[in-house]
Amino acid sequence: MTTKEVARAAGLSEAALYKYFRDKEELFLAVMGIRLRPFIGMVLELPDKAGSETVSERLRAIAGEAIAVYTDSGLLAMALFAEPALLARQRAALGSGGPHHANRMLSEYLRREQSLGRISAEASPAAAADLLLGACFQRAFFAAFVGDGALPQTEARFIEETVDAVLRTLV
Amino acid sequence: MTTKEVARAAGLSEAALYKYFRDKEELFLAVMGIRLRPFIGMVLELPDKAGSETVSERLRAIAGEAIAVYTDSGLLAMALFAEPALLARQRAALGSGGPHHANRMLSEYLRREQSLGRISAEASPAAAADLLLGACFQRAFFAAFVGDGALPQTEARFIEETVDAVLRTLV
Amino acid sequence: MTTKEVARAAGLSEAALYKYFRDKEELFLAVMGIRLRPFIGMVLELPDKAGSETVSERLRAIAGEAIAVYTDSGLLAMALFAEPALLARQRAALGSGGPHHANRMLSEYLRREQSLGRISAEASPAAAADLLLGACFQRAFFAAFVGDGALPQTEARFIEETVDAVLRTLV
Amino acid sequence: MTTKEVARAAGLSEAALYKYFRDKEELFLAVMGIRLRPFIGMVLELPDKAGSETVSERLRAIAGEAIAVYTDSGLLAMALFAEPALLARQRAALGSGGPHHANRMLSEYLRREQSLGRISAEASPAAAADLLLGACFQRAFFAAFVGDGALPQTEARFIEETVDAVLRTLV
DNA sequence: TATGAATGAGTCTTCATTCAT
DNA sequence: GATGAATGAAGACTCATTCAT
Repeated sequence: MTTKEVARAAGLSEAALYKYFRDKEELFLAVMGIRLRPFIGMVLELPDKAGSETVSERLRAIAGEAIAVYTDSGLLAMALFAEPALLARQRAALGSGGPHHANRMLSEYLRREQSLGRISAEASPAAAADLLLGACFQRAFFAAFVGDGALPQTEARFIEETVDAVLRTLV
Repeated sequence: MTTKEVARAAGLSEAALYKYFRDKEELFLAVMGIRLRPFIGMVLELPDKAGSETVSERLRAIAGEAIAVYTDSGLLAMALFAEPALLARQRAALGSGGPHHANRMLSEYLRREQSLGRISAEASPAAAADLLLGACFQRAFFAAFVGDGALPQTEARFIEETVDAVLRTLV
Repeated sequence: MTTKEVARAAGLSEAALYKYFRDKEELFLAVMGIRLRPFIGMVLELPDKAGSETVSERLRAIAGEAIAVYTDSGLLAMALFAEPALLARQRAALGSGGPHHANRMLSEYLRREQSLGRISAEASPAAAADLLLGACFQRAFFAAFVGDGALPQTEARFIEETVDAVLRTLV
Repeated sequence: MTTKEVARAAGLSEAALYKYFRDKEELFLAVMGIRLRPFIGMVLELPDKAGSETVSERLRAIAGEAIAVYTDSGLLAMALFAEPALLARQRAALGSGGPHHANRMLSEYLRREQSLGRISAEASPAAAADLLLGACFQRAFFAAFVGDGALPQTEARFIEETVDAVLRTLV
């Protein structure tokens, strides 16, 4: 992502970009913020949703959103690895709220469902959350890396099978 | 990764790099190849290991190696997203053998264990493979992104809990 | 000719050059075009000038312009021999219109003068054209190579004597 | 011409080149010297040949050699224009003996033929020499620039017609 | 507000040259 | 006598950024 490309995509001159953002980093973070906000909102509300809908429906919804956001922004975030200064500053700014926070929220949701007796008392909420979101994260990476079509399953089928497997963990 | 950094790290001049590698791309691929080869070897032999050792031990070993290789090379691969020309050429060169191949091999291993009756006939080998490797992949990303220490569990504990959860999928 | 030199001569940074020209080749060709255009124009109109002025005056004028343009651009063109890729592309792009085209036009002019009976029917227009322009071309080369002052004659005297000799060919 | 190319062509390592030549400049000049020596020899003997053979035969022979040497070494010399430091040093080293010396020798040969009454007393030996060698020089340049095949005449025919025209100057 | 024109710092890459072996 | 390994300097080109208008 170069400033020239961003400017062309925005229909602005490069100079105009600098009226809206101090530098490329600020612009980058703004874009990330916009793309992430809906998902973050959804994830933050997640624990309070325990008890409503079925767990299966809930996980399916989360998986879909996760793949979407990981595809959009996860890949942008990966590009951070090419600019270590930015990465370091991000790490610092994140504080406790890194991308693994989503896993924590999903884990907490599952813990509450456990309290409600809707899933097995022996299940591990944290592990289930890591498995589900991890699988979605990797799927987004694969799709970007080799192309959506090169993957063995459609996204819908992937979600269905993956959530079903996670549910087996929870019974 | 700039050629200057690579040169300094190698204790060479930039010019010397070009005696060993035609260009930066060749160097990059050579590094990737070296780092990936052991893991690729392990993964290719995996299906034939069905029946030996316990499934639990096998999965634990795979998880450990996967986290290691995803940490090393997965992150290098992510940097590819900052150089789209390289990414495109890699995608083309990969053919069927992309990074998702590991998931296929693990899935095949589990299918054979299923044939041997060592795991439930109702389990989904493909889903279990995606869950385990996905969780490892994401853990490697998190560790690189926020730092190893910021994660709630040690790697050993993560492997144990994650493999245990996957095994619940398989019984 | 390095981009740094061009930039300094133009009173610009190297980067600024690339706002005006895609690459060094485009810049090079633009310069050549500007320098050559007046001479090309003069040469293309030459055949239609048959019958007007004396042949001697006409040849003197052409010789003067030829030395000037060969000095300016011929030497630039010679520098092409140090960059074979550029040379090859130029060769291809030139099609029929290479630098020998000027010789053809001068030859055609003389042929028409021949039709008008102003020069001998036995003269060879093509040979006369090659002799005159060849002598001018080589003189430009010598002047650039050893310095103007090292040559035995002034340019004016060179033109006079050379044209006179060519005219002896034509009577 | 890079040192790597020279080394490969010579079947040597680049380092070995430096056992034989102090630097690239010395090598370049050695090559030029070897290629030019036979032509220089021929040209130096030229004045003493006045009276033997016909003038026509003599000029034809000179023209052939000139085209050959201009093709070989003239083009090498042109590449000098891309390396001004070398060019300047050459200019200085040349003293009186630059490439225009050949024209002087041919002129002197024609002057002697004039003394012998074998060509017209009114002819200009200097101009005739410049015309003939100039035409050969330019032909060599054209051949190198646009390719031998793109020129209207074969070399043999070019020599014949050009020498004939020069002879018309001399009667 | 928006931009055209400009640039310093840096990128990958190649070159002529050196020297220990 | 020959070379493999190495490099400082330079080359073309790109990037994020500034500023007068």
